[in-house]
Amino acid sequence: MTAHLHSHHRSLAPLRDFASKLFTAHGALTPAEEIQVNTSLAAMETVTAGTELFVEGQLLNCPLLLLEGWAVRQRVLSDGRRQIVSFILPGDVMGLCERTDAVALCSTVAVTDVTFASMPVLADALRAKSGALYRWSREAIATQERGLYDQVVRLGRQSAYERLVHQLLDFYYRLRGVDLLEGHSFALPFTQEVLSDALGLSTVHTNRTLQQLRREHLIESHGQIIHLINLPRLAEICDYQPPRQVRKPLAL
Amino acid sequence: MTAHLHSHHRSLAPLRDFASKLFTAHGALTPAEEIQVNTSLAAMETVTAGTELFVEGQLLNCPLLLLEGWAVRQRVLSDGRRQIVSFILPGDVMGLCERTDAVALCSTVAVTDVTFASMPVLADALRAKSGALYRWSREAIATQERGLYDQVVRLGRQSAYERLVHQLLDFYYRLRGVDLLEGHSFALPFTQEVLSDALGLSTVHTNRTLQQLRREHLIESHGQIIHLINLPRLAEICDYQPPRQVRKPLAL
DNA sequence: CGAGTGTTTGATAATGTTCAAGAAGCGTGG
DNA sequence: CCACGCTTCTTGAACATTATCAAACACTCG
Repeated sequence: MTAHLHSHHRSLAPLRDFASKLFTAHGALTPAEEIQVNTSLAAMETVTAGTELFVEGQLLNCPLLLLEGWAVRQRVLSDGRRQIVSFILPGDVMGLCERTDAVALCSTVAVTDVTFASMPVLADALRAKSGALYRWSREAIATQERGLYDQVVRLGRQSAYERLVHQLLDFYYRLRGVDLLEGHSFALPFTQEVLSDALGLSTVHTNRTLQQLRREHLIESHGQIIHLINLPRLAEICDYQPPRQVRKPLAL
Repeated sequence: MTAHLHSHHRSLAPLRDFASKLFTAHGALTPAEEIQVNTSLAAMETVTAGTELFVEGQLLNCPLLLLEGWAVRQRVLSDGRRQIVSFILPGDVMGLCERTDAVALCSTVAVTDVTFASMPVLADALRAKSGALYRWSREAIATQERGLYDQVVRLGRQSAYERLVHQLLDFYYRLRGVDLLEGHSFALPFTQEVLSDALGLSTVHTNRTLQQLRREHLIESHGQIIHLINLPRLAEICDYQPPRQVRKPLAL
């Protein structure tokens, strides 16, 4: 779990565009913000899968914007069992908290190679209490918190089958929100063990439940690509509430 | 689930003392704060078990301080299954959030008759970013968030036995923190169904797991009173980390 | 091709649920 | 004080779900 830093990036320009589009849905940035965002993006970094981005207990002094790849927030029990608390997808921010001097409540680990940018301007915006970046940060945090509640309900009161479907729909709508779907498909860029540790299941059972969904023609999968075939039926199965749409750019 | 309001209170003075002691652990209040707290406490209300204090989706515009009784934060699935997300104990605050215009992410329901006071000064303090009340509010929110992560780990990766023990220890240390223990004992003032809905178990299994703990002489119970007999052993069973002590009054 | 990792399969066991019924506790009204 | 009705707790038996173990298979990469 050591950090491998690469100073080169695969594809700078697309990721810059990706990041810019994220924020502008909440309105225009100020020129100063624009500069800070661009400076931050210019310093983006890529690390390999397994890198620990935040250690549980560490001070959260600088938020990171995930640009590419997936990460998880997790806790590990003393006997080695792992529970993944939430997934971090491209466009999500890590280590952003309203409280100053807040401390990470679980560790954050890259499950693929990930590219991210350190974005102090998001922490500033959160404290400024106004502007597009503020609204974006606010919503990002609220969404993460809502995700935690969803996770509690999944784990506490849903069957393996329901949990899996709910988690897949969560991925689907989050990726759609940042325009990373390909049709109704997306990649799960990690092993079934990761998924199992998020759903509180054994890998064997996760595997069998996935097979059941395939047999029932509710999903298709080719390698890591998942295709959700019958969204209304899937949502019904697990009592999933699709998130309301992100508001279009507001006039300032 | 209708709200029954009583304008009379059982025991005003002890509850005022209880509330005052809560805050002073974080330093002296300003005279203005003191007045606001006292005004709020003078207007405390009591409602019966079953009253919904916050509805999921409602605007969180005024925090409530729970003075007596227990409440839960819960979500209900469309088929009626309920998951309790967290417990609210005396001394906890409800509906306090750093974000302005935040919305309740689950509903809050009294599981006993509860007495609470509406405390706008806590929301003010949180925005003021300094002072004893600010530090108290900050910590209250951080503690609640930590509790959510604990809940995810319990539900996702612990057995029924471990979950139950972990939850009991959580109650123990939280009640100890507000000086509501009687020796090593405390009351669980609700049915086993409530406990089951928090732990993600059937009531039958919760019942049997409690019996097992009694047989193993790890707990004793008389009615709703629970006595934890072997704290170190209990903590070991469920990998429980006792919270660090609340800091003693700070010099300003 | 061979090693390593991840996925799939089968058999078996453990864990937890459901259903149904009886016992115990508790408040209410006679 | 007792009888009644209600809720909660407890018990047993059958069942369902999920975990564990072990092995086979598949895929990727050097």
